Amino acid sequence: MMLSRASKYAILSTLFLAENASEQKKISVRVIAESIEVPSPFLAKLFQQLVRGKIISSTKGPNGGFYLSKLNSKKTVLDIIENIDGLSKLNDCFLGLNECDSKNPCPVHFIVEPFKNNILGKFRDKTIVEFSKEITESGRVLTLKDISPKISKES
Amino acid sequence: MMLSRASKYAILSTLFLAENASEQKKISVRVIAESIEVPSPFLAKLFQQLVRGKIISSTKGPNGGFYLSKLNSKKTVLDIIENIDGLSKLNDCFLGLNECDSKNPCPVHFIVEPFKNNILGKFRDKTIVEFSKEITESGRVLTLKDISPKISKES
DNA sequence: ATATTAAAAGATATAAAGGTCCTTTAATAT
DNA sequence: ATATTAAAGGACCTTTATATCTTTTAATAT
Repeated sequence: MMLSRASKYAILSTLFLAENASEQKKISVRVIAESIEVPSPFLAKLFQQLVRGKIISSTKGPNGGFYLSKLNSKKTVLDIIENIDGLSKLNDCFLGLNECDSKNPCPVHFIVEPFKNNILGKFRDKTIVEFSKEITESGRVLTLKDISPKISKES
Repeated sequence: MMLSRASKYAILSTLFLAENASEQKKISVRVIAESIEVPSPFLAKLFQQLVRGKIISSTKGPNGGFYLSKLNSKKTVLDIIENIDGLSKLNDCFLGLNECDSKNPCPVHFIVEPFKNNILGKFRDKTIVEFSKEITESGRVLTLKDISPKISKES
């Protein structure tokens, strides 16, 4: 019931592509990595895998880089997660029980289940482009950068 | 927004204590580890830490073992999580953004937030013993054992 | 053709989580 | 008192996730 850092990077970076790149204006890993503040060789690996999974597209050489083809832009966030993490992580019981369903629920099953369906629905039904449009319209900038410096917690 | 395996083990084991142990009938790591199928030296470490955190109690020697004192049984699941993982994990943005709140929400903020409050509420407001009672009454057995053999998925 | 650019590929490094083992300490039953 | 039992403590090992580095391949601009 949780995404790896790799998946999170992949999602944010792909949404960034949707917003900022096109077949005419491909974007390099370096630029993306700097924009959303993600380690660039790591992102390169992730993008490699997303290309193999046909979630995003790339060309090499001068003016090369990554972008979304028309086909790519129909893909969903769930496709990204599936490609990077696989789906099992999302479906595992919140408390780690092997057997956990409505017949045999863990103590928080009926809290977790509706949420899971809700968020999976969103990840499955909205295309990357739709998702991205929503974000642009809200004026939100997606980045892992600290915008306002944060007080660190934790002992 | 997700528990470590360590926390899950700790929660299940503590609930097991609540159900099965008492000051008169302490239970050893070995027995618990076998009952809920958790690696026993690992569990020993976790219990050590929970004792230091005053979430559970222990005595050494013959007939020694772990149990919940009257004070312990007032603790909550959230206390366990806090003791093992710290609280930050629970509060982090689902997509990993540093800045994510109702003023500046990530794309899934308004799905995640109510869920988070809901489950945190449950973890914070119910004592371990209340939690455990609920489970006993439902007839549920908490274990990580495979009850019915499962078909494994994933590529 | 050639130089240049940027991704692909693969090998390697680092850190964190998960897990084990061995020795010491403290109870208690005898 | 002593032997025995079970936790405490600390060192260590393994695996997985995260991250980096280097070399190769494929575009394209000149």
